[in-house]
Amino acid sequence: MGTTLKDIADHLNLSVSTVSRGLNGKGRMSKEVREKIRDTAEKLNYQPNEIARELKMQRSFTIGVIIPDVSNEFYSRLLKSIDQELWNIGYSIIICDTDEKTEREQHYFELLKAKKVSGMIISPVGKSDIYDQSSEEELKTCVFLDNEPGIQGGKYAFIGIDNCKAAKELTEQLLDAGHTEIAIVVGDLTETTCSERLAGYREALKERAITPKEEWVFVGNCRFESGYEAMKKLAAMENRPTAVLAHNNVEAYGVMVAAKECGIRIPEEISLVCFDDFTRRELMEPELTCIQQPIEAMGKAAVKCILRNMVQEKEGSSEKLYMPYRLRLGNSIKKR
Amino acid sequence: MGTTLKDIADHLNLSVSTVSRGLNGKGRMSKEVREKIRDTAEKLNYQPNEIARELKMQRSFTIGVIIPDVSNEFYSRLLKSIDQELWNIGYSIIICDTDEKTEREQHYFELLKAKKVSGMIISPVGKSDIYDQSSEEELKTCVFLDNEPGIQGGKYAFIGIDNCKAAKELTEQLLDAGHTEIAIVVGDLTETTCSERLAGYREALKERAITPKEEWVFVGNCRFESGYEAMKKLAAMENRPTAVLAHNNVEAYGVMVAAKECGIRIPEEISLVCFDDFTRRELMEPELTCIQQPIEAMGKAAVKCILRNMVQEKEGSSEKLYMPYRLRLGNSIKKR
DNA sequence: TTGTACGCGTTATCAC
DNA sequence: GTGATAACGCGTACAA
Repeated sequence: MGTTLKDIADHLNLSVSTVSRGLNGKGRMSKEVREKIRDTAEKLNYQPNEIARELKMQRSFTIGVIIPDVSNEFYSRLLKSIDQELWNIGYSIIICDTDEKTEREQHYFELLKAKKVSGMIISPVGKSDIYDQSSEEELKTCVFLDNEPGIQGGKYAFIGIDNCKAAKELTEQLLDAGHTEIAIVVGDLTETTCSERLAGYREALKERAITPKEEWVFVGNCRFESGYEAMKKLAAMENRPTAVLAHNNVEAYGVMVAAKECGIRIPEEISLVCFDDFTRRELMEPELTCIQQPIEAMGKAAVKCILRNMVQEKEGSSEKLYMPYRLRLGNSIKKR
Repeated sequence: MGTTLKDIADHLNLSVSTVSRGLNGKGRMSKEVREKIRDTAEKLNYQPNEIARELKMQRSFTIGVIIPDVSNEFYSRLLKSIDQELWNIGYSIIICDTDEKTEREQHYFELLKAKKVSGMIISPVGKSDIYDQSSEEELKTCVFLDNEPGIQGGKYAFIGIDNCKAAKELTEQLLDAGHTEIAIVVGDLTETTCSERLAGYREALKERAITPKEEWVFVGNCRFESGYEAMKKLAAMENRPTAVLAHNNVEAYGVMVAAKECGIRIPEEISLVCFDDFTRRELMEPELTCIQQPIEAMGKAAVKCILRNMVQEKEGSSEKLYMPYRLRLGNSIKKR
């Protein structure tokens, strides 16, 4: 394999410990010897074995990130901001893409624990019992993002937005424009993001004394197909709603593609709003009205939270942080 | 910290090695004892220390991925496909985002070596001498993706497309539509993707006896700003070209935004083509004509290549794999 | 079938 | 200043 401390030591007739100290700049020693150690280390192309160091030091300078789908811009931007923040303090990232599968999430959670990561940032895929038997000790350096995990007692850190309120505002945009027949496309309701957004939608309608038709509530997953299929079904209905609220940008995309295929124009024939801003939104036709989450700030806050809880000896702050979001107006709502 | 083998051993009055074998299913031993070991491991919530195991076994079941920008869809989709492939064989990923900086690339390369990853998939940011003093041994389990590294001798594995040929075809689309005044926006020419795409552009023009104006060749970086600024400059010119070729989707996006701000319509007033397909392309106005790289296949091929070279005792196959791409037609070219 | 002994590469605590 | 020595947690050849 590679060069080890022992190789250098043998080369110079020194002990391993001296070489170690020489390289790490610890203890006192003559400039000469230190130079000589550094030189031969260089010459022999020595690479410190990080694994041995981690074992000895009992920490890994690594953060695990568990997300449902890196190819979704929301998560890739989250990952980017986490990475930028961690780069500054010399930590690296093990990335785990669950592909929206609970089994994979569980597997990764165990794996990361086994790898002794310093902390985890987790965007759970649904309410599972994965984290339920975890000790407070283990949960201390975990932050949950976007979607809340199913944990009894609620002793965990969380960062996200007030989905219910946001969904309500989004719905009100449609109501204010004169829409009363509004469909909604959400993902699995075991996810708090989904159930809360649905709740916000219901609340907004209720306040205006509108009872939503249940066949206009489409519960699927958070993927393209959900939006696509929902719109296909809507297109086939006799009395179609005049607007749709999509749970995220991917589902909105599905709605748009299906609408295009069916020759239904947005917003002329059906209005569309959604969660999550995305790149090139302003170049799309139409430009979608959406809820923009503070992705970069969420990533940075997650890192900060973990670092805080890492150094803190006692129990971690199991705070829930609901960040401010923005309503971005486009031209995807037709006035009625 | 956590429970160790020793804790279980003490609990059962067994030796550490017996417990180890019991848990790993090695050697012969009575069902009873094995059961008992498993049970107490469960009871004590034992998590094997992966770091110790890695040190002992001298391998990490981890692949390092170094890319310039995860938030760019091209790379996040690449990452996703790599992840899917590695999941199947139980490997995990350390993700390193260089943010298009050579220093960071170098740092990560050293770090991953120190972490004794089983292999690396690297998309270099430019021609640097980072990899030049690496041994063949080290390079054996590395695959370079998209952009070629600056390595003397060329003994390394590479996966990408024939950028020169692709750029030529893309340019020819414009030429065939009657355009003769064509600008190009590329990134740093030390990157082979950039220099090759520029070469392809030049070649296509030369074949039709057209000499491109040098002020129409914009060399920047691969970011949004490059495209944006280039288009702003073009807008200010008296005799503006009738078409633009953008090096990638991000720069094309910059061009579009700038054009929109300047009230220049695409494709009516200026045509636009680019490299890299992206999500929602068909919903954009206009739909861009572009070169679509086989991203998923590239990711899978990279993993396959590393695995092959890992098991191979002798020197790795330093093959260069140029994969097929597709020209996707949109409506961003105006016939003249 | 089980235990002993050793080593993986590193750092830290002692002596000297 | 430097060098033994002992860990960190695990796997395995060898002995019992």
